[in-house]
Amino acid sequence: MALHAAAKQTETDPTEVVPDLETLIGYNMKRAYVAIQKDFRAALGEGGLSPRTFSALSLVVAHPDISQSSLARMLGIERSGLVAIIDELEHRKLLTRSVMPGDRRIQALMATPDGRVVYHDTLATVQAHEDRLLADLTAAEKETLMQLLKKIRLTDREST
Amino acid sequence: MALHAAAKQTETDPTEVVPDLETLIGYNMKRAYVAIQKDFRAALGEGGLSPRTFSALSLVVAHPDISQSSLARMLGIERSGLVAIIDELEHRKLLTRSVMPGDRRIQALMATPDGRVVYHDTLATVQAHEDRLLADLTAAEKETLMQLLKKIRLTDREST
DNA sequence: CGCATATTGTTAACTAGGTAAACAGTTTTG
DNA sequence: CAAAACTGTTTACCTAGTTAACAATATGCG
Repeated sequence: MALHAAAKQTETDPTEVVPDLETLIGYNMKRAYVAIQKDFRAALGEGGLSPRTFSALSLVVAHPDISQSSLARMLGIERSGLVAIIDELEHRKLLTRSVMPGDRRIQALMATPDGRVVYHDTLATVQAHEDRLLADLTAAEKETLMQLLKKIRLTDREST
Repeated sequence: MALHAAAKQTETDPTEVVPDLETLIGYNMKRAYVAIQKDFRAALGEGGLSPRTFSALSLVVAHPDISQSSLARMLGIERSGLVAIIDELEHRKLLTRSVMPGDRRIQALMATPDGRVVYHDTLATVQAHEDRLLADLTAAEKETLMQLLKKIRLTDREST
């Protein structure tokens, strides 16, 4: 625990010897996350999908006939919170709910052809904006960042 | 309709032919950010400071006699949103508001001795938990991650 | 000086994105 | 069959912000 070293007198000394926020991964992660999310919304404009709605659509495209409960688990949110998201996607005619034959509790989710098109277009748009936002990073740096982020995500033992 | 076969393919195929969420920095950033934030709250327990309250306290410790407006700008939030945060810190007796001589509009913020102690203790606690959460990363990887995150943050041209 | 304009802290109303609890319909299990 | 569990849903609530308005105060300028 050499980390908690110099706690110097900060009363009138503005020279910032104090260990501060900037040394925390969490703080820098939040700043970066906010910047990227802002970019995402700017990329999709006024009537565009929100990040969470896009994530949901993406998973429905990748997993046809998925149930809302499974989808909620994948997204890491409660299934009650997913209802509004699916309502929105259904209203935009990007997916359909249909009763699962064999288990009438389940509403199987399926992306419409429109939904698949919107998904691919949106993904391309977001990727283009991310590339612009991250223009200061080399391809190798982006790859490194991606792998480090995935490593952190894996250490989150709660999210099934 | 003709895509039935293709749809069925992705159903059980984990090889991910479809470009997906995982290729987006933003998605992986969010997952990592959520994991770290959860860890932060767990580290500080039930009655602990929230991330934003800790950030505010940190900046007040580093910048004695700062005004609420300047602090809000540093935090990247509206000054109206800062009022509740400062209220909480004042109630916990971790800082004081005092009228700035020379400009009676300004409430100069100053951390109390208690506030400085709580700040340093909290920082140490959070750092320890981050170290545990990020145990899979080497020191070099953590340093790299930090620098890449700061690079992204810098590209956020709006926050002034 | 006087007056328009700007700034500060604050409140109020609103939004986004969730959680937790309860519920009816529908399996599943003992 | 009865009890337990699961699914989608509604309802009430929470957190962390935003925007708009406001009074008090400060500043620029003719």
